[in-house]
Amino acid sequence: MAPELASLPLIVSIVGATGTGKTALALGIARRFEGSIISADSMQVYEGMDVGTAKLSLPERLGIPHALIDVVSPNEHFSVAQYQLLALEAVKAAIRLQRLPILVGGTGLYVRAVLDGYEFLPEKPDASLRSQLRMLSESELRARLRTVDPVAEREIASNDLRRLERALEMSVQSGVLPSVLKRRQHPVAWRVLRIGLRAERAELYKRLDRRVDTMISAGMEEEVRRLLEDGLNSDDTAMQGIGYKELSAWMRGELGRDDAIELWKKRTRNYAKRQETWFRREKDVHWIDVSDQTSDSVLAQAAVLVGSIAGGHSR
RNA sequence: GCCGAGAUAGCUCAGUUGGUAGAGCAGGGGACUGAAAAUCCCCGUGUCGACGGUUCAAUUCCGCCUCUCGGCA
Repeated sequence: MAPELASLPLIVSIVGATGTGKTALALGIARRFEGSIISADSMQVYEGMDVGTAKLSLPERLGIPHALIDVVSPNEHFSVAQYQLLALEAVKAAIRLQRLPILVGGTGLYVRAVLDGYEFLPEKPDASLRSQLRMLSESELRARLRTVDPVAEREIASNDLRRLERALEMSVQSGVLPSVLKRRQHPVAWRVLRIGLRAERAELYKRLDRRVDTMISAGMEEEVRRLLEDGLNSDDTAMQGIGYKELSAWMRGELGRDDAIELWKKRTRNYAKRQETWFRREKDVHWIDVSDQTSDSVLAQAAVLVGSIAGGHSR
């Protein structure tokens, strides 16, 4: 390793599907290497959503700084761009305190926004523009986008109205073409150690089913009920959380309790599969298979990786 | 025990007027730059319940058997 590279601060990134033990591993590494945890989870940012997002309790977090957890209330809007801003600050703060930044979470886009230095436009999303665009048919949206940015238009799959709308919004708001902006990245000034946790599919699905049952006994129903009482609507982003939308549908009488739980489990599995697809593509990931392994042995393996390049951080 | 109805993909079922079959769901693969736990794209061979018969050809028609679900006893 070149000396100038070795002198860059290290950041550890832990990725993997939900339920593979990322959180526990991050905590273990943080304890061992004086780390700070920066969550990369699109649902843990919401206050009051604890059980269903498998947040660590405050006593469990004791002694380890945690960032990007409980940063907005559930009825607020949140986005990758806001996430990136806050996460970058948190990473810098950790480095300033000479703590090892550990970026951990299952939201692939958030991880990539930080580690790959995505560039976002200064303009904020425009709700009224979006609702205007929503009136248009797909072919109208495509025709409009094609005139300004044919490259972007071609890259969007059929029926993907959300991406068509967003690309048009960008082209209206800014002089930068969406297809050009998409390729702009700022190199980050850190060495990145990427650790990925995975489990055999059947094993993972079994774990996830069990985890849902655990969440129910841990008070998920009361949590959802409280959020609804506090005025959370089904169109709030937070209500897209898996488990939350199914249980609130049950509470609204739209489906039976057992069906809601089954659906919650099913969507958890589907989500885990999408995460695997995303992270599988990530480069330079040191994968650890957690099937048939205790969290201690996973931690031991990961600690070897971190220790081998962390240098001054290990004790 | 008798009378119906059924037995086809992991599940629910459609279909073939006889030329070896297709949907939804499940599942698998992929994409992903301001909603991302979101959103979107692609992927369907299975002894057509068993055994016999008719036929050039049976999952389809006939017989018999097994099982399931109704109803009657």
